[in-house]
Amino acid sequence: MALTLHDVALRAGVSFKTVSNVINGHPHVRPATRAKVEAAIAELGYRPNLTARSLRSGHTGAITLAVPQLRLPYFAELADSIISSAEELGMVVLLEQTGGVRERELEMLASPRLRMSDGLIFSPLGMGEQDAPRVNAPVPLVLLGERIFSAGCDHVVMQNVEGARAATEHLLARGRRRIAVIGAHENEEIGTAGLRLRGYREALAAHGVPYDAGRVASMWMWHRSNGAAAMHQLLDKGVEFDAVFGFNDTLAQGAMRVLQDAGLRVPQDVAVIGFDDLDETRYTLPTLSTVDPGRAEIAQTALQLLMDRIKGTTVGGPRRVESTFRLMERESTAVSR
Amino acid sequence: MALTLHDVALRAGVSFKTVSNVINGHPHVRPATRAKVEAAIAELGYRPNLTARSLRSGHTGAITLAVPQLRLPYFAELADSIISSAEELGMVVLLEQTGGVRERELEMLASPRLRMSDGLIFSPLGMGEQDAPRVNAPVPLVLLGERIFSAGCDHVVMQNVEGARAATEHLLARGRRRIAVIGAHENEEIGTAGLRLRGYREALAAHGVPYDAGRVASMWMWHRSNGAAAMHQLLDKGVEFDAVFGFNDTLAQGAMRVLQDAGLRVPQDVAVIGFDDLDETRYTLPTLSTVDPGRAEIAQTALQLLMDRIKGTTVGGPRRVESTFRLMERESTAVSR
DNA sequence: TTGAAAGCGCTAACAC
DNA sequence: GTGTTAGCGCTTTCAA
Repeated sequence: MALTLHDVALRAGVSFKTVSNVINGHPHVRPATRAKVEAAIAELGYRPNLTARSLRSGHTGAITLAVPQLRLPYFAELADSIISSAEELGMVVLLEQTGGVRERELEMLASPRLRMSDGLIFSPLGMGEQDAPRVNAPVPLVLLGERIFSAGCDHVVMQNVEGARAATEHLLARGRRRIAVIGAHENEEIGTAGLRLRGYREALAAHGVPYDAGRVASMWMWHRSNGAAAMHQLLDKGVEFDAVFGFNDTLAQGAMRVLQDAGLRVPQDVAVIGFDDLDETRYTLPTLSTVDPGRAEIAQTALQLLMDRIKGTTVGGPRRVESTFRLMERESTAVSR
Repeated sequence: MALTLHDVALRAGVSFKTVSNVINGHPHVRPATRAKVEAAIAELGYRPNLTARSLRSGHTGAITLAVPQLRLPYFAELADSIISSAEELGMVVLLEQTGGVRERELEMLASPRLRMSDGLIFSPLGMGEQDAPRVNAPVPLVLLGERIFSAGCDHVVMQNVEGARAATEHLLARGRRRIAVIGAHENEEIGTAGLRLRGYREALAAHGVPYDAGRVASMWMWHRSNGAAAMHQLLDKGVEFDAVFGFNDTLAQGAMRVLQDAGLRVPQDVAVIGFDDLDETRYTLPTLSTVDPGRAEIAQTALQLLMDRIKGTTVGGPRRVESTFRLMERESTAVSR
């Protein structure tokens, strides 16, 4: 059985409350007493029972992070950032994977497990605006992305429309007029895919280029394999294009490889751009142009918002913070035509 | 304030213990009573307080997973697998990043936070054999990899020596004799790097090819940038080679890109092989030959061993399980010379 | 089949 | 400064 405060108190010859005071850095403890207690703690190798502390104090020192899947590199890099930032604040992170499946997301929001943490950072993918009433976690919540606008909680969003517009304009500026899109979600308006499509269309419209739905490949998941599959579809259908905008970098990478297999040169024949600025975009052949959505900023901001809510620092109504994006020009769009 | 068993009991007109019985699926509850209680739970939206349950029952329903960094794709894919497997067992995962730094690893092992979970799956990188006495977590522990052989706990290891030997032999079979290595750890014998180097040397020896330390580039971290840096070093030093063995896929990817920048063709001039079988190896240009270390198997096995310990199923002394590897031949080694 | 009582290890009030 | 007391919400034991 693990040691308790009582064991330490016995050893140090004080009451167990004094031990508690020492551990919690209570100011009014005589140095000699403190030393005695600390010695006893060290000798015994005592470690406080955080579960008991949580029950009593009402907070756990943990937060939950819920993402679709860690094997999507974007979420791995995001989780890395959030865990690092949390660690600096002395918080530990419970990681849940929802698979991007709506039912699992809803289940997670309602789960008693959430109360093993003090708050939740949640990146939904399957849920949508219609689920706003059910966004009702038993702990403070920060939402990542715009899938559920009207939930009454803090949001951290990236500039999806603006970033996608910039990416598209970058291609237009390279003389590309027939820009295929990979990763759309049909009938989606305010999810990541919907917003990026809107940015794409806005850019086209601004430059007087007609929108052609035939160049838009839908793909619910955004793995490399989905990018490859979408590109195969476009090629098989004989769709003509001189550029590809992958709604994320892994889609773009999958697509790029299929293009190359088909004998098309990137960027000479087809320019390719992605979204996310993953580390690997710096090492593909050619390196992949992309949009840096400000991932580190998103991680830090989300955590900050959440900690404010947890601490109850008065912050008023739901807040919405937007990260800044940056276009990363690399080899995959380096040639004009 | 959140609802408690008492609130539900009041509502249902029974004692709070009966509510507890219902929640825990206790067999001897009259159906009518059960229905009454369940109705009350639903109406009130009651959720049990897991912290209190943990304190009383002595287990948390969580495990800790400690890895160097999630932005190393190997660990992201590993964590993905472990979290998915854990979820199937009804366990949730606390994710810690150690950065691969020895002090942080030791600190984590001694941390009271570990007791917020029932057990630990730990992938050390900074610690070594000399730290075996300090591998003494307050919860059951399963070690991933061979850095600390003599710790008295369960191990799950991959076949590093055998896999590296197979990779090297694959290159030798392609007529390559001057095989550079990237990612060695100097003076390491039983870490991942040390074992893979041993496999490499064994393969050379078996084929009568002399070992040349000048072809071995050391690199502590295994990011893509490290692979690129190592390759630059080799090229700058004028080292001659007709193949490169990256000790993981990200190193290989970084190296491959630098080779291509230097005007060397992969695989015609230089064959490249990695280790880990990351998803991205299927999409690089050329696709990257690699060794599949059996990641899914490792994840499941580690979890199984840990759950055995947690449940106290009598299992005897420390167990050691080895996953099976598989050579994945792709384009980056497709040409003989 | 249900209820009462005890206590998991800790922190927060308050007394000494 | 230090000790005593009372619970946090739950499960476990044992009695009814």
